[in-house]
Amino acid sequence: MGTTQLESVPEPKYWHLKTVLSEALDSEFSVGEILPNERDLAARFGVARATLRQALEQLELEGRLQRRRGVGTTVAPPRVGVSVDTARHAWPGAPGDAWQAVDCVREVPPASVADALGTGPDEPVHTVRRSRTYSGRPVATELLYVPQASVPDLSAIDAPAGAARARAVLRELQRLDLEGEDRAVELASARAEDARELDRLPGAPVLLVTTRFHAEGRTAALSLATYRADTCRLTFGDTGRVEIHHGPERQAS
Amino acid sequence: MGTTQLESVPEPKYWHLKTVLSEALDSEFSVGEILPNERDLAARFGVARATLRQALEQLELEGRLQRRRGVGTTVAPPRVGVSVDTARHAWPGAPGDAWQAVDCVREVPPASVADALGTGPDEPVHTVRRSRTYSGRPVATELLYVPQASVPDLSAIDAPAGAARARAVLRELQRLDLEGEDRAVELASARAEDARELDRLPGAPVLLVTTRFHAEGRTAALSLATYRADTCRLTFGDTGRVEIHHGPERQAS
DNA sequence: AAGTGGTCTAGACCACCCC
DNA sequence: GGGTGGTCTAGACCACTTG
Repeated sequence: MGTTQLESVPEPKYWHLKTVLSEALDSEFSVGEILPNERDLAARFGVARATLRQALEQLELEGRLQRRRGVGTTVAPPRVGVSVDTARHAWPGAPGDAWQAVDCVREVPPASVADALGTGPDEPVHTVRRSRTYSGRPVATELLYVPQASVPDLSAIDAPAGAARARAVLRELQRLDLEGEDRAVELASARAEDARELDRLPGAPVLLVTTRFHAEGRTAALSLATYRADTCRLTFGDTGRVEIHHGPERQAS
Repeated sequence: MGTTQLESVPEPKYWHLKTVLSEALDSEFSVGEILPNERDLAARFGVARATLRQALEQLELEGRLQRRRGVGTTVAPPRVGVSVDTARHAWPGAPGDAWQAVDCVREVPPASVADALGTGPDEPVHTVRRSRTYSGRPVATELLYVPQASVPDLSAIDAPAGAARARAVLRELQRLDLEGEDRAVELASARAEDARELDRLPGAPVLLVTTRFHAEGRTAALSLATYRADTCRLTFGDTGRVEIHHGPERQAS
């Protein structure tokens, strides 16, 4: 078999298509520009619409495109760098944090949250909903679970489960002595509720940031923050202002 | 319009399917167990195979399933918590770090990397490839870019671009005074090369961790680490050993 | 009403793994 | 060779936005 292997590893059409489109986006389109619709694009490239969509989905996942039903497909702006540890060693709600309190209810958290908090399986905790925006657009939603034990002085007869109560819970939290926090980041898909808030469809890819706040030797609060994976780059440490991405693969020298 | 709205918001089949499967995984399957094949499952639920696949894809994205061509679909173990800032304020390659050097070449980095490093657009830099495994399975690959200026004493006539040279570069790096580092995490899709290394298909979802190491008032090294998004949970701070995930949505009390 | 992306179908063939 | 998941097709209909 001394023949030169041509097309011995035929890459999938959608993969090649994605590459072609990606290069076209770099050279021939500018941010915000709308692409031809999917049926036209598929015809132009001589593939089925489903195949084209596979390529578009990848590009959307990578934050290159933005698609909206009933509207069209546009070229997305570069990802937003959102700082995840603004005000290191500070409670949620401390002055200068990027979140906005939405509301607060008392409810029984999921079992895994109760485990982390060390509360009983049927014990309700303060559940604060907050949201985070960037130039007017929502980029993240958060559920902050605060056991009653962490805010003992909060009067039970407070505002009826609204933003005012959320702020009251956050205010009370500041009185605790924050000893430390640890975080985890993982890929998830948006729950129906979060998707609505983030202006995405259910199941959209999101980055789930879990933060445990430690005080008085236990987990005093637990935050589950859901960031839009297509538009956000989570930054830790400082600035994170530089754009870096993998380029085309190159030969070694 | 006083009628009660029934089915006014019909959820997509694949979404419902995903929920059903997810509950079945919790109650009727154990880790490592293999599921019926896609054709059987689709028939059992009375949907087309493509629809079933949409549900399976989501569950795989969430780390609940593992699918391998030619083999089958199995129930995935819980995600692995991988510490991203082991040995805080330490150079890559410092004792105890989790990475294993693979090789090292000198090549011109992508333009965005050159920008971050402040090197010329055609200036080759040391490009160290490393990999990270967890119980024998690859979980991440890394490209570490080190400008010649950061390792001035490295003799140019070193080992011919192999693991030995990689270790030599890392060793030289330790002599610099590390002033700080900053990180960013974002969703990306695996390049062909990384996908092979991670035992995934090209385009698989990955978490891209970009770390800039500062020394002598500039960026002395730049790391692009690619983690399997399906199997990894990135932890920052300390342990991160607790399992936390969103449960089913509940009513407020 | 017209046009967009989102969902779904019923088929076909391919690449890969294992027996 | 037989079974698996991965790719691809050519259609259809639906949900949503906009003029």
